[in-house]
Amino acid sequence: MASPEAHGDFDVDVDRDQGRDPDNDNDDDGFGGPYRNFNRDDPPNSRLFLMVNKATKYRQLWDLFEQFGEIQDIRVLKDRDTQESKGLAYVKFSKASQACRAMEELNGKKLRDGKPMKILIAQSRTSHTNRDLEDAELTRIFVMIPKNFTENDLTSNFEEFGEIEYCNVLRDKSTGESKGYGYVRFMRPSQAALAIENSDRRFRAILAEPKYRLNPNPQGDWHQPPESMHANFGYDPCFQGVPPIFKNMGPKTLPLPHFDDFGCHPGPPLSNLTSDDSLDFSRWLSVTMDPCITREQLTALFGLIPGLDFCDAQKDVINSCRLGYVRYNNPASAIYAKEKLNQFEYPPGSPMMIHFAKDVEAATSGENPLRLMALQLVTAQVMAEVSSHFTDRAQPGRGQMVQPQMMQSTQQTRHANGDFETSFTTARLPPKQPLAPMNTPMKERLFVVCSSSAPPPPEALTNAFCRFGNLIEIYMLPSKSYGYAKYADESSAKAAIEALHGQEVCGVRLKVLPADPPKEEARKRKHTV
DNA sequence: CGACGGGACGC
DNA sequence: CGACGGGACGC
Repeated sequence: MASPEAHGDFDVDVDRDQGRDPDNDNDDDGFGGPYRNFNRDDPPNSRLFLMVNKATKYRQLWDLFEQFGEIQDIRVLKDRDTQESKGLAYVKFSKASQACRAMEELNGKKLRDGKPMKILIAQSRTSHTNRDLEDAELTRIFVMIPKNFTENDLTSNFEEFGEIEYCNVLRDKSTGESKGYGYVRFMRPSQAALAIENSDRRFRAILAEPKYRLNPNPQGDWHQPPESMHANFGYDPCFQGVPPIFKNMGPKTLPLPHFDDFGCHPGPPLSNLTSDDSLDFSRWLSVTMDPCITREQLTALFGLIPGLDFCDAQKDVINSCRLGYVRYNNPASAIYAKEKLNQFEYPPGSPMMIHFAKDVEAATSGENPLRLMALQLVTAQVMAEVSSHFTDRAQPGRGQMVQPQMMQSTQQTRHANGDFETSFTTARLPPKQPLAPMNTPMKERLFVVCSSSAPPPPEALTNAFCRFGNLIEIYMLPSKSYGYAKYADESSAKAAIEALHGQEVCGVRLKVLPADPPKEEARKRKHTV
């Protein structure tokens, strides 16, 4: 954006209006003229306030601060009449983590031979307070978490952003049940900022307000969030080690043989099927699946079928999916696993694709005797166990759980060759595309209405709406049958309407229309002071 | 040590 | 028909 050159030889009081064509307002701040000030601290805490010596020049600050990130603006304040520097400056970064790190590294450092400079997070114009932020207010984040998340889960999810001082899970005092919230205290503000910027967006990480500033609501009680808020975590397979659906299913861990170990793993011999060494390779399956599925989950799932003796999951960097390898101690179990679990949607909308590791599918399909033996061998009781895990959970207190929909909602089409193709939607969709970063400016918003009052699971909606690119977010309003999809690109949004309007996702018919402008924002802008 | 030209919707 | 999301800590 800005650069030292853009401001020529100015080394003082930089005004971005200078030299601008007033008819060509290409500012991306969405505010014209005097309203620009309100965007100065976006994102929050991305602007520094400096006390420097009066000799410090614009260019000097630029050269010093640019190593910490993308500088958007630097202003050195000067006396209106005398044009003398006031020894005060603002440095605006594009990210709070950059500003914080610059502050951490440079606060107290001397410029040339002058006094040490003092660096603070700039107070935003709209903050209505003149108090400076302390580090304690910049190092603790508040996050939403699944109900069964522990402090250790918090640690393992947030330690990548920096050194953690402690983690807290809020629990009910009498029952000990998690409230679905947690705190993470980092050692440094930049680490908390990195967590807010880069952690899984389902954590909804924000800076925690200091405890002493929190106020009770008018009833004098602490505000409790509605239960529906946790719905996403109930569904969410990507979130942690073992989601509810996989709990208590199959073995949790398996020995990891060497990768070149293609020999038989010693397992319980299957009496009525003698392993044929020439068919040994048919014990191996490859699984292409959603990257959120872990080895542990894959093990639990494929462990439902007896004879699992190897399971691993690796990142497929090229296709940005996850590749699983599964081996059974007999070909029958492998065939059965493929038969029963292929196209299983986990998360909903992401069918896993199972293939034999070698190209032997032709040999094991159709009336192949081995296949028939396998189907007899693996009993109906095992199958009943599989399906019970997918239907049991529809009941108490967890009525929103996804399993029943997952099994019923898929559309099956039989191809000429006899294969089934399973899809969670009637729409014809291009391949999955990555979501746009959360802070991407929204260009188009869609209004999404569901035919039934129970909308499809969020993963399925995201899966469908992401395929046109530039999807920022899609959400349904709690206990409503409508929601909004935000796109960072108009043509992506247009393509989503074309492909998805009138189609079904998980058995729910959708209307997809351009959304009216948000009512609240219009009001806000009107009354902004 | 120390805070950002001033201004502020529009029926 | 179907219009605008959710957040807090016993001291």
